[in-house]
Amino acid sequence: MEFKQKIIRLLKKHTFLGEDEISRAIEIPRLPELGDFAFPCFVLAKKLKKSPSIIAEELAKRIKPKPPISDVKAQGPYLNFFIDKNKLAEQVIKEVIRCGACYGSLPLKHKKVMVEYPAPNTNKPLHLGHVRNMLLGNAICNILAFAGYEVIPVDLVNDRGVHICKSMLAYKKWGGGEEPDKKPDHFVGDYYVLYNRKVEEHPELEQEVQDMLRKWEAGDKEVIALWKKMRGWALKGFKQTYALFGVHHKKVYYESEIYQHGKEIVLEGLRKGLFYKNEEGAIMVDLEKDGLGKKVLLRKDGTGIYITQDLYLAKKKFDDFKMDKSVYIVGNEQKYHFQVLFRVLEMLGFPYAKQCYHLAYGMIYLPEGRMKSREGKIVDADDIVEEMKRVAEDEIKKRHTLDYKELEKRKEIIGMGALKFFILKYDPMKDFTYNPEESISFEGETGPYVQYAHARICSILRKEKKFNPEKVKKLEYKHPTEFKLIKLLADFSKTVSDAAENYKPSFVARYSLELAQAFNEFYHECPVLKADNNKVRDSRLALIFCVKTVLRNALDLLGIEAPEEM
RNA sequence: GGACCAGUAGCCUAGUCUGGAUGCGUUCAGAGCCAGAAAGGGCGUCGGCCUUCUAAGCCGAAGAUCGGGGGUUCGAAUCCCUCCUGGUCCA
Repeated sequence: MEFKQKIIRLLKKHTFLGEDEISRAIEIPRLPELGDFAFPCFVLAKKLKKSPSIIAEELAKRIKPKPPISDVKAQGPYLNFFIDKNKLAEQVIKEVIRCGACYGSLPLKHKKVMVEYPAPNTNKPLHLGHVRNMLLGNAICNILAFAGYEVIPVDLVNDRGVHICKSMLAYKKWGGGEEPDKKPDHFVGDYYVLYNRKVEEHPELEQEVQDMLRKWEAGDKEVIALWKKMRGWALKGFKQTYALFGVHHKKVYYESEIYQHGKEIVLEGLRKGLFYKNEEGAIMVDLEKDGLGKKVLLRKDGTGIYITQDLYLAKKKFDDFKMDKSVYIVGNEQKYHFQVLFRVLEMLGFPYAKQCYHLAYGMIYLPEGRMKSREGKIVDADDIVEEMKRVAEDEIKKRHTLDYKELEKRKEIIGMGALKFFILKYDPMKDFTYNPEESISFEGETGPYVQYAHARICSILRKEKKFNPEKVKKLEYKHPTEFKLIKLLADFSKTVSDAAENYKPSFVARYSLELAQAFNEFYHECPVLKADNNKVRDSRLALIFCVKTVLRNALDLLGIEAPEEM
């Protein structure tokens, strides 16, 4: 980055453009032979009314290269800068070695960000959609922390409402007081599916559910006891699944504790004249001019709806943690809801309204269509982990004979790596179809591909015990694949910052692929241990040591382990 | 009825916010004129590479009207308009 700054300063002297404008225009040429940085002269062409190639020529004549810039050339409409590659290499390599696990991290921002995820319902186990949510949440927390933010992960448990009563009713009717004979959240989920099957033939069950909900809200002892029992089972199951995925929260909010709140906020808004009562007496907000229509905020009977409690929760969160930003990781089908929520918070004059962000992610479909919890047509979060591990085990057995302990360890690392990477490599916004047969792959753009590059480097470094990264002195690189790697290493913090700003872990996943790809090219073309001479050998050892460090840092951000052997 | 998101090879995906990659003729050079330049990966397919640091790898080949049409521009996958298809949400 220092190099770019130098080029910007040079250009500033010779053009009438500001630093920002220059910085935005500067590109990295498609082909490395063209130069290391390029300034396209089209911007100037319009203003000077001259052909960009002529401007480039003129600038090339006027700008005298100074170290570390070794040459400035006009090539077509581009002014291309060449930098002393070995100087760049040395700077980058030393920086990576010095920073280690922190390489790529950004300075502290002294700002707090809350991230809410994955917000499960206590009537059914977590499924593939939650898996995407958890993985995105984990990765975003890691990336934000690496980008210098203080991160507060929280959860919102949806533990009340009609849907919860459905599994409760089914258990009451047909459960026979049994204790779970399987993972407890799965046990609860089975009754949810059972209810939905039974209600097809017995529509009167719907009325019973409503009655049960009313009793629950009235504090009926029997219903509350049942609720506590089943909620406890669900939460116990979630805890296990969270552990499997490495999800930790600083605080958990429960809907059962907040669902009656928010009324005061709405009434306050009504007093201020922000909202109005419709003919039936419900409190409404008119968001027509925002293109969001009219929304009910409080029912005519004075009871709240989702948005009512969400207004309260938003406020409570800020009161609890005084954070600067609040990110909600929720599927994109709720986009409208959050637009309304944030707009209403803004109308109410809450200063943090503008700092709320809904990270909407796309749905995952099955080959046969949408997942349906009600019918039990889902891919269960725990099952998919087992499936991935099983396939990983097969792949490992194809290549190695390992003892039990080592096999268990590797199938966990590789299977989870494949699953996490598979989901995180997609842009969060995109919907995609999960096809069990086709999706579980260990070749090509996958987690194991990146892990494999890491393991290969470890394998080389294991064979060279004398190498000490602290003692790296003179470095020398000649091969294009070496410079390609160095450039990528230099770009890592830019990737981190882009990923943090846009909430896109996929940027980090893509980056790790590029780095692994570049390493594999290098690996096939440049011998390390059998390099021509000691200087080249040491330089390459230092280089792959750095690649290893950065691969690992990138995988860490995605919550994927970097194995030393595969 | 309204809103949002997506559409890139047989399949999947990056790039889209912030539009650009080395042309031809003439000329000593410049001006002028004519033009508008190469869309990355992966899977799958075909062909090569393990007496050489782990072949979960590498190299090569074939494969793309960037959903259709129009517009803006010297230049559009990218910006604007419109239509089509799929998805989601609101009423």
